[in-house]
Amino acid sequence: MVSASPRQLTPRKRPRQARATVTVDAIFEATIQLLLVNGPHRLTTTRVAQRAGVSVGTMYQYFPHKQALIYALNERYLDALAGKIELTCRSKHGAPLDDMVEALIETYWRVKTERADVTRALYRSVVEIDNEALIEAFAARVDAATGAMLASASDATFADLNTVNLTLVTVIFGTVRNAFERELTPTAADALHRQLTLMCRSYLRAAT
Amino acid sequence: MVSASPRQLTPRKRPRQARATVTVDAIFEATIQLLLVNGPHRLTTTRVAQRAGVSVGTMYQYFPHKQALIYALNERYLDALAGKIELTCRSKHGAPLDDMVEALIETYWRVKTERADVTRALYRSVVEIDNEALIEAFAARVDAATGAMLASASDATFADLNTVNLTLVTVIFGTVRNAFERELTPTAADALHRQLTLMCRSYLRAAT
DNA sequence: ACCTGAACACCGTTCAAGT
DNA sequence: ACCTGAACACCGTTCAAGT
Repeated sequence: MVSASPRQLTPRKRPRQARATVTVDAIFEATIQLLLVNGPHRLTTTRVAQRAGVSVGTMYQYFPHKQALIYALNERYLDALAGKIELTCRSKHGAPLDDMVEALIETYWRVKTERADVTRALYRSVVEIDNEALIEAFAARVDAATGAMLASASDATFADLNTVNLTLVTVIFGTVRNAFERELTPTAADALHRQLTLMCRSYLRAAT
Repeated sequence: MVSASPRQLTPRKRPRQARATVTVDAIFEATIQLLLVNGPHRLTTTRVAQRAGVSVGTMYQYFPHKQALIYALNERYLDALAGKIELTCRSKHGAPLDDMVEALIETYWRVKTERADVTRALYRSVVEIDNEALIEAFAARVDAATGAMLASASDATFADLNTVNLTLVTVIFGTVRNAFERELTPTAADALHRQLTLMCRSYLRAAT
């Protein structure tokens, strides 16, 4: 079995003194800034340290390697996001289903959108290549194929085919991708597959 | 406005002679092998060239830089995938909606699953850090929060809460992520948001 | 038209020395 | 307890020389 060498991804040590906390915060801030301005490809440890106003050696006291820095940055962000989702869920305790769904999607979407540049920078911080053009080309081909298919349906016509088509494709591809990232068991993946089909069907019935 | 420096991502030149085609294929094959065995982090140009049986210089005749190699590899894969989706769409021309949805999901899912190791290796080929643990921890928190919320619904009970919960979370998060990757216009994003809500609602009604 | 591989610049990481 | 920065190993990329 193949596995990446187990690397320590958590911080080497936690800041104990006030100035150390300042240092770590400065490093995080510098990293975010550099990601926003230069992109992940030009993010170097030297540049991060320089912008944070410390030496590289100091950085390596808190993060055993560059990956751990990016990891910690994403961890911070996801922590905050999870907290907000938990809050929303509690606030809708005992509410009707429709309210829950709306609130859940709304919260997630809002957090991602209110600082869309940071969201995108973090998505890309874990990415080596700029695959935007690739995705665009792929999406165009698929949209055309599925759009033509849907338009030809024997048992339905759509008021807004393009929107329905975009939704369907985005939901399916996004779901599958996420399913892969979570490394579900075959049983769970199978169940998800069936539910996804059920969901898309009931959606199309509602959108006709 | 910030933008990554525009780098040439397409191959420097196309192979014209037979031995050149062999070279390029060997490079692709070596890259896939190394990704599967060592992971993206230990994928170096020297190693790729060595395993492909050519010199680094040769590799750089066809790929202007390492990113272009990974890019081309993903492009190849997506080309094949798009082709299969197109085929499926044509085969369901004029069919009922339910058949279309089933075939579309089935095709996509099957292609991704039949060589799951390659799928995952390619997903990770574009990724710098091993964020599996991060995703797992985040997913666990969110699952717990949304699960408790759903269980408390005033107007519904679920036969299989866990499956419904997993489906809902995976669909929402995957869709949003995909929406971000596609860089939709605000209008399109807004429409998608509403459609996603509609979809999740009609799903929950069907799954109650 | 295609291939080679030593050479170069730069980046991640360390560690002996400092406050 | 925290910080420094020169030094080292290694990787991406080039280019003069070859078939």
